[in-house]
Amino acid sequence: MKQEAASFPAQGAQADSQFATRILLLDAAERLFSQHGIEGTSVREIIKAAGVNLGAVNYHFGTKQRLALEVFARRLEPVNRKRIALLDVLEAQAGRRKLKLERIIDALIRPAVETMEDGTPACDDFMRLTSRCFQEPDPEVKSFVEQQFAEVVRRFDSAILRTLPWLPAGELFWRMQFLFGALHHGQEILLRFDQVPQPQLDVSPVKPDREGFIKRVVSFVTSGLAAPMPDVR
Amino acid sequence: MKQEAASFPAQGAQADSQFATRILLLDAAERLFSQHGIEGTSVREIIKAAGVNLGAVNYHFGTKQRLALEVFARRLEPVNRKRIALLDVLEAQAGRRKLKLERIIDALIRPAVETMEDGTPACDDFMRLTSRCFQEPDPEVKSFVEQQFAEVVRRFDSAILRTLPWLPAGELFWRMQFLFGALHHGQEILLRFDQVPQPQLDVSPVKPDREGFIKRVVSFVTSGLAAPMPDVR
DNA sequence: TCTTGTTTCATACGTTTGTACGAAACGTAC
DNA sequence: GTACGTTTCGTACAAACGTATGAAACAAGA
Repeated sequence: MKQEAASFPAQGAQADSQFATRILLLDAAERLFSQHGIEGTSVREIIKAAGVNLGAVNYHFGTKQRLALEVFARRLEPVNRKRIALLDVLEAQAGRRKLKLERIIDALIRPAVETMEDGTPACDDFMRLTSRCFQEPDPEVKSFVEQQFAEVVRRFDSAILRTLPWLPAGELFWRMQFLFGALHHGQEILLRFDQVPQPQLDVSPVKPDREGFIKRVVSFVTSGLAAPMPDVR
Repeated sequence: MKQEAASFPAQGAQADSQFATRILLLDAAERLFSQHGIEGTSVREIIKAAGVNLGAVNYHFGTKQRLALEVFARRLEPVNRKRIALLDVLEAQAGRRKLKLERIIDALIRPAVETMEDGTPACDDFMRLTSRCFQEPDPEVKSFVEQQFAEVVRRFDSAILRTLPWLPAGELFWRMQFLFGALHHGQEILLRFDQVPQPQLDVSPVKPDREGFIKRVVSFVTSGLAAPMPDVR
């Protein structure tokens, strides 16, 4: 029988490997989805990579789509929670003083780039997944992702607006979109750095470590966010 | 029998509708690919949308993958040609004078956003396609796209470096990546603007027209590119 | 030990997939 | 008008697809 609430642990499961195959499936699906997209990955490839039986997907997730949804949820939620937590800390530290824009952006960028501390080793897969999450064609996945980001954007928007009081809120919307685009594409390139054809220049670009990458993104988008208003219309 | 050189017109075809089904297929595939990705679109959906026979794909393109490749090539090449052409004009006008960074970026952004003047009406599909082109999981498509962009990046890199002589070339590489990320994600959001959940703010964001969008992107990424060097290492 | 609930496994089903192939239809040149 | 190269069409096929199902394996409680 299928279990009704997939997110609740079962009592009858063995103690040490609770939900082992569930997690094996999520890990394998994450890797494959991040490389070939959802449609480009078959259930059979996933179960083969996970080393479990074909029926396991149907049993644990019902359908492939729900598996995909849980794959995204598992990564997005912690990242976005951490973003808000970092902003909370920042605002608490600042008290009444004005926050530096750069610090706010760092709190937004860092959780997406840094390896999460839950001990899972496949950190590249997370990053690729989060950087791909906006582009997923599946409408259900897309709306889930956008919903996930809604709260983060709301919190950071108001924090940023306080540091840029001259910027209309409607303008910040677009600048935030540019921010996420820059971040996610940058992550994608960072991960595929060795395969991406480098431009023939006098100096070849360096592959920064995580901290260097964060600094570069933060620097770029901080300047972009604080850009003077263009004379639109 | 299949024709050997697919890019050459056949003599026996009727005069007015030369390659009619070829173009119908490219148009339909473009729209569907841009919405659901390559893997997410079946050959049968394409031929149904194009109103042609199933065999047509095999006859005109051989395989689905080659069709996809031609779909991308048809749009990317003109956009990138136009980028370089605009830069040529700009540099010719400037003569010995120094170019303004903003103008260079405009030449890079504008062709991707503006409707091409070849009379085709499906301008949204182009834009969505060009904004998705970097994310396509198919490795053959991916390498094609990256190769396509290589020359553009090379030309614009050196033009930009002349306006920002203090910026190391290796740093510009990353800023260019952020630029493309911001542009493409911004385009994606612009196209889906009405479906994207807007943040609850005092002021709701406006949907700019093409020119307004270009100005906003250019403003953002120009500031980002010219950002002061962060103290990395 | 027997029961119960959970998880795994093997297998099967009905679709849909990409591609292939031969016959028909077409326009053009001789 | 007949022959020819090009394009269309209908259909076929094997493979892969997502999903369903029922029996086996398992752990734990009574």
